[in-house]
Amino acid sequence: MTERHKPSLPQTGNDEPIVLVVDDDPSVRRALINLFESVGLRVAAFGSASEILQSKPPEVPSCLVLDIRLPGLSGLDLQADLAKANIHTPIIFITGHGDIPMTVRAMKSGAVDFLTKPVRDQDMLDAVQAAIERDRKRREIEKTVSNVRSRFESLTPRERDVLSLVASGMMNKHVAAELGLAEITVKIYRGQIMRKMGAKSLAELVKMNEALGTQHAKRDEQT
Amino acid sequence: MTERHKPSLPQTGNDEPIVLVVDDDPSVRRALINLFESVGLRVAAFGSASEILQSKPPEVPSCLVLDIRLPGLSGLDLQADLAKANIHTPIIFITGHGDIPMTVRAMKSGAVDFLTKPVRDQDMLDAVQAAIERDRKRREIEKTVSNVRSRFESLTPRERDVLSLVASGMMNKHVAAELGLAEITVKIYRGQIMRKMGAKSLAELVKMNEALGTQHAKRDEQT
DNA sequence: CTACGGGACAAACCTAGGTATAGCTCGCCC
DNA sequence: GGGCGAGCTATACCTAGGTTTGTCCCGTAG
Repeated sequence: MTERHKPSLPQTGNDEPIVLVVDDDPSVRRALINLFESVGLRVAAFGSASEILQSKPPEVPSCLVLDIRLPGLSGLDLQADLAKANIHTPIIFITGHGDIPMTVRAMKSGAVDFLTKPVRDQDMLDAVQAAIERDRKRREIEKTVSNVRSRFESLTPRERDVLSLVASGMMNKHVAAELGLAEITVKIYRGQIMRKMGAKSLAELVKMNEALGTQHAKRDEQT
Repeated sequence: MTERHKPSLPQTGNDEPIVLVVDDDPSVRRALINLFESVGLRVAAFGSASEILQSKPPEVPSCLVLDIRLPGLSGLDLQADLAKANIHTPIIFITGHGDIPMTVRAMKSGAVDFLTKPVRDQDMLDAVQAAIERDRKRREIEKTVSNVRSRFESLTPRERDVLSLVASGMMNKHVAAELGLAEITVKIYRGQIMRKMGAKSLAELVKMNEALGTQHAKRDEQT
């Protein structure tokens, strides 16, 4: 299970997870790279927050291992910037001299873990595994939702009106009354909506519409 | 807005939020009680984990303010016990001598905040407000879901079979084929399901069924 | 034994959903 | 100015959904 099947060079085009390490201390970077590679994980290392912000976010399940204290932007600042940029790669912090308020802030902002130096290898590997798993799930959800969203965007304004009323359970005649239309018009829009959204039944359509609305409140459980 | 409209004795039967304080130091308890009462919050105070475990959980929005170090069960132990007992009252920890691993563990387990002594009054009040708000939302969701669940439990086994297939978008004739029934039988069960569940449309039924299935993965966002 | 609830089905009947074909106006882009 | 897409509607027709009434079998609780 922990066997290396290939030389595992970080080539593009596969979907092996990758760990992104940000630490200004080259010896720490080296140690983390060795640790992760020893269990067959791909790694990319950076010396500062700005370096990683310039690189494009990977499109495979990944996580960040961040030192709190970094030259320029701190780890916490980087976390905030990534959140603002709508990048949700899970973050594991490491610190030599952190305090509790810092920890709380990081965890409240969604960090997966906050480890103190000296970090035990197993703790780090456990945290990374949990983080990558979290990212995998997030990407899965994100993929299906963005699919639905792009279909939704192909709807005309009027079709969207009809969709929201139909998905709320109103009958065609009531939708028609609500929108000042003839019932037949609603039926036709409804058929177009089903086709454009790729829904094979009303139940599917309702679920898709829910997924669009639920976009705001989401987060996964811990442990 | 912060005005006291009544003498505010903790009578049962209203739905004013309440803060539950657990600290073994009477002077700290006193200070916290004063603080919370000064902004019109109801408070109940306890000296140990076992004391609060014996009292019945309040049925109004509430939160716990826990010292990490307690006689007997520690704050973290209490948190774990409450989780096991399926009691999800949000928790705010306070500590004089906490460390980072402790903080991480508490936050991972869902704590709202983790404050270090000396605690600034405003920080405590902010945390309590956030915690109570979280509990209020959780209770709201819990209320509607348990409503749906109790309706679901009034369904016969066969009706549940039909429900899950109907809610997945299958047509009556396909449901019938799947279950080895006549289409008319499915129609009749379907009508009974709609009545028992109190759904006025298929869309509502689908949403109810989703709510039942989503029971496991839930958590709300932070900040 | 009887009453009762769950499960299953049928005929008859009605309503809601959905498609095809066709036709209309309006604003916009080239 | 002609083509185009969005928006809107009508007629006709078909399928799916849903109720009512009535019937039957079975197991079990009283």
